[in-house]
Amino acid sequence: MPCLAPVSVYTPAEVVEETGFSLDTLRYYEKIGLLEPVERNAAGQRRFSQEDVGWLGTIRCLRDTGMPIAEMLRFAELVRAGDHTIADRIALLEEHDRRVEAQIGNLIERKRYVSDKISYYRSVL
Amino acid sequence: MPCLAPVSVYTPAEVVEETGFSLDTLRYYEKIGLLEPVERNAAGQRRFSQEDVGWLGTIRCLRDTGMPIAEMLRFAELVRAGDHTIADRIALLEEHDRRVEAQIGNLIERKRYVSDKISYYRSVL
DNA sequence: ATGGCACCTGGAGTGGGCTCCAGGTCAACC
DNA sequence: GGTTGACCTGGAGCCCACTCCAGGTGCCAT
Repeated sequence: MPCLAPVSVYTPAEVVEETGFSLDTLRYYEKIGLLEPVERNAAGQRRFSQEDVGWLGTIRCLRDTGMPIAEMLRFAELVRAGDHTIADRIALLEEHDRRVEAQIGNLIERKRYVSDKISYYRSVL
Repeated sequence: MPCLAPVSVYTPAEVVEETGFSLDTLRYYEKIGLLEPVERNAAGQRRFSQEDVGWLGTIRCLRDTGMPIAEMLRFAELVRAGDHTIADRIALLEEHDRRVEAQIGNLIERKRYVSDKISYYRSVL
């Protein structure tokens, strides 16, 4: 009976490369519980699973859209708590989604002001 | 000979109202030189000019589009230095404009991910 | 004249999110 | 067997942008 295909595993350096988070940030995320305790090799060094890397992708996305860490923690807890929290997760993400929407709108509006200012300055030159 | 129409002047509370900055923030901005020293009445209380309020509008816009204070300070210095800095101001604002553009693009892309996640969760329910 | 309120100052404190450091372990290559 | 180099830990430090505080002044209404 063939054993299972080896689960792909990432060294810290690889995860830094893939996710764009610094090694210190990865350790920090683990420390605060945003990342579940990461597997270790015999020497105690981290070996991230595919799942870890996927979750970090989600984190990256939520971070980049401005979700505070406290809220990502809440989301992480919901994910860990199992399937019965899916409605809550939807609610959380929907609210975030609305905020992102508003943020985009705001940014577009403000950007127009900046562009107008540039045009004005150009007309003065 | 009629005197000039009274220049409109704003109390701190009015400026807080108009700009959405807190009083502490206004004082802080003055302290660090983002705002030029504000006029005072006999009792030493601030009386903001129309110009101050206008400038605060610009600050608001740059802040809300994510410009760091250090860069706003640079912009403020250019404005104060006079008309020969207009090309520099354009350069500064153009770079900021590009960053805002990128930020909007990024946000839109990330938002799609969030929306997809929501849809996925909904399909699971 | 007394209370309340809006404001003043200098300086300390806060919160978020990392980032850096000293001192140490292991594995691998020369 | 010695030196890199990637990684480890706990804890301190940093940066940004405010925000709060104590103690005080001046004006206005009751």
